[in-house]
Amino acid sequence: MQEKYIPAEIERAARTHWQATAADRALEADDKPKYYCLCMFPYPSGKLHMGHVRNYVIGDVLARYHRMLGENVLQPMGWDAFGMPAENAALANKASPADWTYQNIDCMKQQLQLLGLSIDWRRELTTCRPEYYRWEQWLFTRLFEKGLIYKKLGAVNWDPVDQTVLANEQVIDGRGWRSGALVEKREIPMYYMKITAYAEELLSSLDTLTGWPERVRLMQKNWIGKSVGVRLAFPFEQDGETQKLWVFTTRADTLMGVTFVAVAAEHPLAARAAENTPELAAFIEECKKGSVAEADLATMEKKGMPTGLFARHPLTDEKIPVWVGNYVLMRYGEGAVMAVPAHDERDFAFAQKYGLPIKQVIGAANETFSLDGWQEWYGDKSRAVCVNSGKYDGLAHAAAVEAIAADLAKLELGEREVQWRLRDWGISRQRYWGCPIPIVHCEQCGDVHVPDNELPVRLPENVDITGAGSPLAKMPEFYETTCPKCGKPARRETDTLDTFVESSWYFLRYACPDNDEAMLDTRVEYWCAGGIDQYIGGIEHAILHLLYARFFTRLIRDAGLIRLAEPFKNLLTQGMVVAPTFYRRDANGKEQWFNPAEVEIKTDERGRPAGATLKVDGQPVVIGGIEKMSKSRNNGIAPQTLIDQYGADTVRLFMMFAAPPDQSLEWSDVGVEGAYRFLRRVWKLAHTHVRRGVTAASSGNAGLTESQKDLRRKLHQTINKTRDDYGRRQQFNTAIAAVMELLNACDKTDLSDAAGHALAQEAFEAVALMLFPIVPHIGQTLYAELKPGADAARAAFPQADPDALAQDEVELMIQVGGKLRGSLTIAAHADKTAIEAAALNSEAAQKFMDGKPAKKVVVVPGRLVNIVV
RNA sequence: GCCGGGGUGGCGGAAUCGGUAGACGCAGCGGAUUCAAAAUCCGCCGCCGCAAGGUGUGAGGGUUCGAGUCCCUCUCCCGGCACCA
Repeated sequence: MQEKYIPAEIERAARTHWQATAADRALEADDKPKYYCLCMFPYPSGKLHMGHVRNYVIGDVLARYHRMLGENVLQPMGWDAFGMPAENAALANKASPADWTYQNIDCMKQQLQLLGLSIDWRRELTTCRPEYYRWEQWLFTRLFEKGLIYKKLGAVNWDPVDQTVLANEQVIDGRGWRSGALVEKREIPMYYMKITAYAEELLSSLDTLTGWPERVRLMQKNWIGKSVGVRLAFPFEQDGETQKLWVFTTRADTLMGVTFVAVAAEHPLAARAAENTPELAAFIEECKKGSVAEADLATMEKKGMPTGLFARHPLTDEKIPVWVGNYVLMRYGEGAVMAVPAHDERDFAFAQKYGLPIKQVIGAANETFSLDGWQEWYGDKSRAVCVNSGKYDGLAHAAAVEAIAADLAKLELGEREVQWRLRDWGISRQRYWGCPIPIVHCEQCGDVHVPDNELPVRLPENVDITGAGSPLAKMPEFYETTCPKCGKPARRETDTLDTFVESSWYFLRYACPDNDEAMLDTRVEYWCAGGIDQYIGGIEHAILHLLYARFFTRLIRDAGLIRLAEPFKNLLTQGMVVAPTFYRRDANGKEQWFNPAEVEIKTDERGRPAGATLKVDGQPVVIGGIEKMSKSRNNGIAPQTLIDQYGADTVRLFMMFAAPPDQSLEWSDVGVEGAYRFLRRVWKLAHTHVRRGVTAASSGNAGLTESQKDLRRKLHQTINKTRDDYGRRQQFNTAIAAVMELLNACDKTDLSDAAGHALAQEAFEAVALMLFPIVPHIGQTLYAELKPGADAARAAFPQADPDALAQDEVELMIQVGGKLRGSLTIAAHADKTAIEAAALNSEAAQKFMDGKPAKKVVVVPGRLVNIVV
């Protein structure tokens, strides 16, 4: 065995060994339980970043651990290869999106392989390849036939200068990112997927996802947003006829407090009222400015204008003014809301601003309403009964809703209704680098889907990207075609699919990426039975991607291809990788950002940071916040540099040690140094042992001294701890800390006799295997040195020996009045009475009880005794 | 704005079911080794205090024998908001 730890050498050798023994290959086999471990596939953006490394190392730790439990593990990898950055790169560098993407994939694949991930690369898939997207198009045609895909108008961000549709990301402060022009909302025809048809199922089966973080389930639940309420109508006269203005409300109990109705700017009633009112028409026009993003709509100033129209209250016949409000969303509910300023914060602000009346209808009989205290009334169910509401007075929320709904139903002015916040998924994109939509527009036959034998509709790869308009719409060789039904000249659809579509089913295709006859086959049933065993990815995907994937799995189930409904049995949402930022402000007040690698941090005599300077000029820089690693803040650290310097194991160890997987991880250069130091220490200790001579590991406590027994207990406690941390808790930082503690204990125990030597052998073998999932290269190498001929990649995870764990005495803490005052060592089997007596007799108790009698003694077995005086 | 999450030493974090706050590591300080340095090894290390002790988990309040953990109010930070992926 080499005396020195040389990562580059042992990592190369370990990778060669795994390749030669096909250690990562996943074959369908029934002799052991399967474990499908999946990480969210990357977008091939160029180089691997720290977020990728973190994601894939977490996945690899779990994959390797489960292999050591004797499971049949599949860990695949692929490329989410369609998307906007390829088009942006094409604009900037004149490279084709396809070339750019494929080059990035080559580069990132090479980097991934250096990390020592146990991936079955034979299953690699790339979504921009026709072999992949042809099946997406095939499924599209099935869904189109079923009516689960349909066409309607949808709002997009329109850049009037570049004459192009912008993504929300490309709208900055209401302006186009390239042109700087004020962005407008524009309605264009688009294809939609009927995800709302599955709303009920997507909501109710969230309860079955017990392997998901509670917060993700809650976010999905709120996103789907089922609300039970009442759809009710305010009648109004138009052209001599009685029309109905419908609204949806979950607070029908406040109906008697309505003082106005507000409609969206796009509401037909607003358009009609604007015909003779230029100011209103101008206001509606103004509402069209700005982006379509929900966050922008919700944070803008609430504005409104009266339409001059009046409707009648459905129960009192009172005249109710109709307003246009920029905060009313056309796409939710009826595009109109009833306003109850006394009991809704937003209505209240609006009423105050425009001097509209406020009428309290919820409260308690003996309390009076004041404008200052309205928040107290709103939502306080304990006091909330109807007041000032005629026959409904005294009714509580649910009863009032019931009574009012019943009365409205008799008048045919209302009915109970369920509303969803979830809306259908618009999948059309006016972009080039995406999966072509397999539809042909025929003047005679309408929208006709492309037949199976003409699939895939290939995306041309040599294309001219200009940044204005859709490139495919400028390529007659692409869009000129004939109708599959009547054979007459027709025009091919030039929009492409939302890239979320590719990532909604790729996890199924890993089971059979080589099948060119069918989208999926029986191998999916094997690998996905009961769901993918572990899915790992960023928390930022908690809603959209995961919801779409759940939706698609059901679509594919209902197409008869699989039986699965929920794709991901267990979900681990990983935190972000963040790093400090450093900048200087130039004369124009613009920040110039410096990479942490270029900056030197000064500390005071106690190690507190006290300023930073730029290495090249020694002049100070401003220390900014700790933010997600990004190009814009120049605070990214390239993983490759660190792998070159320290080896993959050090990078893996640091990433797993610095924070638990679901928390954000702060990058630290000196922390990496510490991880490297630990691996060197492990290597050195093992080397010293191996030089003394490998031997048979001890298998019991026979012949051990007391301190050696303590060490052996610690060893077996550590085995239990690491099993729990890898398996149940998925918290790897504490597993590493436990092994560090064990090594510290080994160092402090006299192992010079023969029994000690055997115990050292037992401990080092276990340490190599316990660390193997996290640092596989060094784990592989050390295990083979300790046990010549042994292969850690095929070894079982150590198991604790119950005899080693047994303990005669335990230490209990003594508290007096809840304050820690001392401790007590007592036989492990001592009962409560004995513990109580021993505690009362202890020096600590005597001293702090001050001669007063004990009022109460609380004994927590194995933990503490609290004496209350 | 709405939905979700978080705030613990100089720093990353630990405390798993309400029971020893600060495991483990980093930084720092002191020492050994060395011609010297690097590396390594040993010791100290929340804050106040000479000590006894007091105090301490974003702020304020509450429940409890006992609260970082549960409840209420507030505050700051982060993620998502349907065309970034």
